Amino acid sequence: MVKLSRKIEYALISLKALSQKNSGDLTSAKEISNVYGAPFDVVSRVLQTLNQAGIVKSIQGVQGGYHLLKNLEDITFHELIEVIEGPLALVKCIHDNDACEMAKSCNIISPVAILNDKINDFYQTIKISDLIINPSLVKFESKLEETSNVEAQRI
Amino acid sequence: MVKLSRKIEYALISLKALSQKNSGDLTSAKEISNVYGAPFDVVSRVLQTLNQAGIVKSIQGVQGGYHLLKNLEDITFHELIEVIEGPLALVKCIHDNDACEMAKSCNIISPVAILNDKINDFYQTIKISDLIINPSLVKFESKLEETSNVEAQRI
DNA sequence: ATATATAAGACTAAAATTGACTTATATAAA
DNA sequence: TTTATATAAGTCAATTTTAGTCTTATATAT
Repeated sequence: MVKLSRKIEYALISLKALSQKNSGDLTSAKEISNVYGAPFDVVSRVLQTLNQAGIVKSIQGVQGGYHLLKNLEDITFHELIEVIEGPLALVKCIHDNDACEMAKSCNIISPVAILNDKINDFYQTIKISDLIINPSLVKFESKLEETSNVEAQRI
Repeated sequence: MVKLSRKIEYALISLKALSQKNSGDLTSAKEISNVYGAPFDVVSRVLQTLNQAGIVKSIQGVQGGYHLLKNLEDITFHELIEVIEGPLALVKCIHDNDACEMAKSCNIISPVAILNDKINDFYQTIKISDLIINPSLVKFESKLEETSNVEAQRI
């Protein structure tokens, strides 16, 4: 139901690694692969995707590598998910009406579509810096208190 | 990253179907399977799971079937997910430290664990009645406005 | 008795994810 | 200008997860 894919994990790990370098310094896919024990090809591909999305910048050739282009505070978790995995879809029929044979008898499409939107909204409130930079954990905690416990308190 | 499994879909469809019956009436797995074009075995298994969890009650034998035991307002989306799929785990290492070889070099465990908790909280604010009963869609919309748009408004 | 229903285990098929292999291109440095 | 090292990207294979099927057992109204 909700599980980080390896790609998202590697993206978070990579972004954190880049964020810990001095500005101007480059980090290669190989370095990340070695330090964190993650498969080179997959890390490399994720970084390429982040480059295409303008989140990091790649420098080719010897001594090349990647550096951050965007501020981690300005990237939402929602944006990262969409960049890596495409539009969030709780059920296939959200972006492709023909994707489900049950469509014409389905009794739950519209509430599920609304839930889909709201999960998107929720993920837009989470910044990558919340997921990566330890000193802001307290801030992250308290922000989420505000946003998600309205009903939970009744239980 | 976020996708309803077929089991969750069939659970929602079944719960909605049960909720539309007069109280006292039973609905068989076969009926749900036929009406919604869902595979009998899978629907049947999901209903068995819901029975074990005390969400529905099964009556065996000829003329048997299922009826709701709990009020849909009293079941959270979080509870349904846990009943059908077990504890929500963004990453395997949340419930099993040995599940990941990268664990000792991982630089993102603790923020991801916090996010995991907060997604749980968020899903606890969603009631199954929100996902099933159409007349309350408006209420569902406005409730979620309160809970998830605090940051989104800035964007 | 019999037909119809749930209960549950074991197995197979399909789909999605993950990772490996390969080739091409860019570029700093010897 | 050659070489080593880096990104870029396509294809394929292995693995894991999900979904669905088959089979047998048990309960019960008629």
